[in-house]
Amino acid sequence: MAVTLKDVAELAGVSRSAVSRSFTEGASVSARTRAKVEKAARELGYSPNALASSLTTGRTKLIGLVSNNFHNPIFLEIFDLFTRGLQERGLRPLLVNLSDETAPGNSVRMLRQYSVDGAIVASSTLPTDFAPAFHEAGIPVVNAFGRYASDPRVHTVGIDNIACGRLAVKSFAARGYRRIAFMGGPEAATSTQDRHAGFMAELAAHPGLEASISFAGAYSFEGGRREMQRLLQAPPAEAYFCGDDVLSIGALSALRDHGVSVPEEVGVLGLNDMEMAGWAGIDLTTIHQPIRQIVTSSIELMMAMLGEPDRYPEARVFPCRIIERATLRPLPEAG
Amino acid sequence: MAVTLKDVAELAGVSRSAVSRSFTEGASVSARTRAKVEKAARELGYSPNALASSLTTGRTKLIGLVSNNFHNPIFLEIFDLFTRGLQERGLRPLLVNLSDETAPGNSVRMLRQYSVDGAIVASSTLPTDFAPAFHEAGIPVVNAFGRYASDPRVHTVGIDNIACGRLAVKSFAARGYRRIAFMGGPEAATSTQDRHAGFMAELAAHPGLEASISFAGAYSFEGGRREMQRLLQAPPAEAYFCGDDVLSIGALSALRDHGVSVPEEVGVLGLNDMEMAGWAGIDLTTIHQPIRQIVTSSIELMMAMLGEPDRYPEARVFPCRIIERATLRPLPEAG
DNA sequence: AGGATTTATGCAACCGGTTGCAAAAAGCTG
DNA sequence: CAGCTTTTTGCAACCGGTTGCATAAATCCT
Repeated sequence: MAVTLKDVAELAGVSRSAVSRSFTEGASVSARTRAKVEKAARELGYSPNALASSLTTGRTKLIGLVSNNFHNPIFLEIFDLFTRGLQERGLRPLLVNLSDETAPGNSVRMLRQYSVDGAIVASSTLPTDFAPAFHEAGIPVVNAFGRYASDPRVHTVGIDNIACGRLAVKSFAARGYRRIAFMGGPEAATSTQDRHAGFMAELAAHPGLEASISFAGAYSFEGGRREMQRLLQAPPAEAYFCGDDVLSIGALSALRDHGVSVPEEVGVLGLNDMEMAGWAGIDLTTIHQPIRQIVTSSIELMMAMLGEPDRYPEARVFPCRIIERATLRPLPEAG
Repeated sequence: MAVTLKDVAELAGVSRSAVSRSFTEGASVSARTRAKVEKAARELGYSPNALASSLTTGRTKLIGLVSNNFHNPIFLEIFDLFTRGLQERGLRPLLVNLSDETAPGNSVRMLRQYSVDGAIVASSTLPTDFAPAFHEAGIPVVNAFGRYASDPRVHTVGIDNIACGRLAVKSFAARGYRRIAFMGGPEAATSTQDRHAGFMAELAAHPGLEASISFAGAYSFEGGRREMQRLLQAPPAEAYFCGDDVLSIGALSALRDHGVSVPEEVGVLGLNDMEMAGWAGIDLTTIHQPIRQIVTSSIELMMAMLGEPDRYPEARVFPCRIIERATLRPLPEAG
């Protein structure tokens, strides 16, 4: 059925090696034979089998793209950026959904069986057995959107969640909020833990502030809404730093239902700056996570590791800034 | 670096064939040798190279998952379902982002080079050269969320967009709306064309109705919002059937800004029933597209084609129903 | 126990490519 | 044109598996 190297070689009247060489960049072939080969290949509609060649070259150009986050719309933007970025560089994303995988080890085994050149794990928390398993298999890993120094064996690209927590407190203070609150995602998420830690650390530097802490059950609209509804049974804080934009949007919905005016009575600060945060009617003030840069950097890092597998692990962390919109009081005029 | 069949064979003291057979279901191996092999494999941490075996078996278990829709959040739900469904059946999704691919033919060539067993194109419109290219390459294709009979060579699983157009008109009529409107997505999208056709066809059966037609620039929040803003420069219709939920949400946002009450003054009907449509504060009345069933069915169809490549093409179409929420007047009480 | 059958095993060829090596062809120099 | 260097080319082995076939071992039967 499929047309192979041999067919092309026969039609072109050359050896199989000649055909192979005609298709490899920088190989030693005369212009004449290459022309003959190309003509024959075109006639037969030949294109080389990447898998077969991977057998000898040891490169598949397959990259495992692993994630457990198929519910937060920002991940669609992330997948978009990843797939395009990888494609542009001639790499192919093999998508792995970790959501309900009982043992993450299975995913690693699968990626090994398919001889991926590397794996990008797009998740704030790296499953515990990943790092050793990939390391043992000799597969380079980049943990995109991961936690700095979560494991000394993996490269990490992401934001500084601790700094984000601090930034939230600073912004609240600068805008004159006194009774502030942290409303995290699930307590088990390391991103939430770090933001919490940063929040508390900065709080210590602002004696005038008073803070309360809570955690939503999930990084989701419903999670944020429920949690805020619960909080509204008592007098609420003046400003909430929510774990994530969708969480914030859920919280906003509960506030509106409750007749609380935003940002006059209660302020809300999100994190991510997903597309939806900027929609008219939502206008969420939020901490921008530079996903485009994180993705690009993750891919570049992966490319570097392909050339240099034993590269010393590094963490790349990107600063975040606040995007001013309508859910936080404006800063008082300077001067 | 990697441990191979040969290493296991040597350690177990058997031939390479024996090892290979131990790893293939239903092959002829004695319990004793299999035990020896398994022990050796475990000791060495061996797992067979799927790519090498594909060379002889002709099966890679790789499925191209092709889409150009990385902006509509419903596609994240769709990718979630696809990746899980494929994984459960031992298939691996090779993700292809068609968004900015200049020539879709490149994607086909790439999928051929990686010897995918099949391709699932998740898109309402199948790029024109896909069908012939895949067909020539002998790669089975399922066009999920596609148009019925778009090409006699490909299998299609989706909804009946014409019926959806009709359903919209019927619902409007039943709720007593008279001046109704169709607000499609981009005019080039076949899904929009079909819904439009259905809308017009049903309209003919309701002489009392008056309709206006327009098209948004994109299937997006901004697209819907802009288009509705434009429409609001003149007195609007009483009810709009929007091409899609995000479009509807954009339209709703424009209506609210304009002080128009929904559903009292103007009704809005979406299509898809994405998760967000049910969020408190949005409560979009919409036509539910059974994405779970479409995905499952697409995968089942793909599995069937893997066993029977020359299977006669079929189209599977799923009925849609309206999900009653808060953006359309309720139905008048029956009798 | 001996022969007929069934089951297990290894050999060797093959899947579709790549690549080191040696021989052949081409290019250069004087 | 001989002699030397450089470029092309084909052979054959290899990548990591699978599989048809022939033989060896085990099992069955009377």
